[in-house]
Amino acid sequence: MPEDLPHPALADIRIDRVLHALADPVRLTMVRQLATLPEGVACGAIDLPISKSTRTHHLRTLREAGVVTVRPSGTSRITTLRRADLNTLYPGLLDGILNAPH
Amino acid sequence: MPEDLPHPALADIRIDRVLHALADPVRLTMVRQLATLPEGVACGAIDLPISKSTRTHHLRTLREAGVVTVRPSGTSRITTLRRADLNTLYPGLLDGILNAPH
DNA sequence: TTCGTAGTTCGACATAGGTCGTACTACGAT
DNA sequence: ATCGTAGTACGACCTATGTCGAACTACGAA
Repeated sequence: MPEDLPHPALADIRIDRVLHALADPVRLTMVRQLATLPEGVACGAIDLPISKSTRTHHLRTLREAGVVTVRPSGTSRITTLRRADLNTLYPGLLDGILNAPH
Repeated sequence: MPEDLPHPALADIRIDRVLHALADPVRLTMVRQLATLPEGVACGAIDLPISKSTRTHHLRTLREAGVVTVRPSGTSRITTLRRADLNTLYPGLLDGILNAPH
């Protein structure tokens, strides 16, 4: 869609925010799905029983925390996990979470 | 103090709860301090500008999530990080958080 | 250009939860 | 037995935030 949305730079990512972003069950589910889709997905393609506006809300939280990247693509926005960045900042954290029993 | 407080068993610890417990700045600070004190500390000895009842509240949240153990000792209660348990369930997670810049 | 689709934004609502003070309980020391 | 200390329990308060629907915007297709 229109302009690119703001993302925090690596150095501006704060653990408080990341943990807060991951602490919500809906967002955690989103992150798990994203982890299986290295190419990213459109918001609407994420499988969750929530409204469009709630999706936007959660994706914004993830993006502003530095957990995901969102890039425009046609009429969609493709969301991707910032795997490499998170692994750089907090080695072990992401895998620790993704490997957790759910 | 009186009876032992309830702690979740290893198998009952849920990542949702753990992340939620760690997502609060006050609790994250507590956890960081606990990480430097393998023998544990009394609640009151934790260095934070919050009231007694707020301490109790946060320690309860951490305990119920499975992040810490609380055991009576005289008139105090000694709180300890459940390092081993967390490392077993979510290898890498705790270290990823503790090593994060703060 | 007209329409449909994908997402965002806004405002409203409800609930969760962080904070505190006060009252209470349990234990140890005197 | 009495007192002080450590911590819990309760209730009140207030903010944060998850949720939605409706209106709006941007892009592509026909």
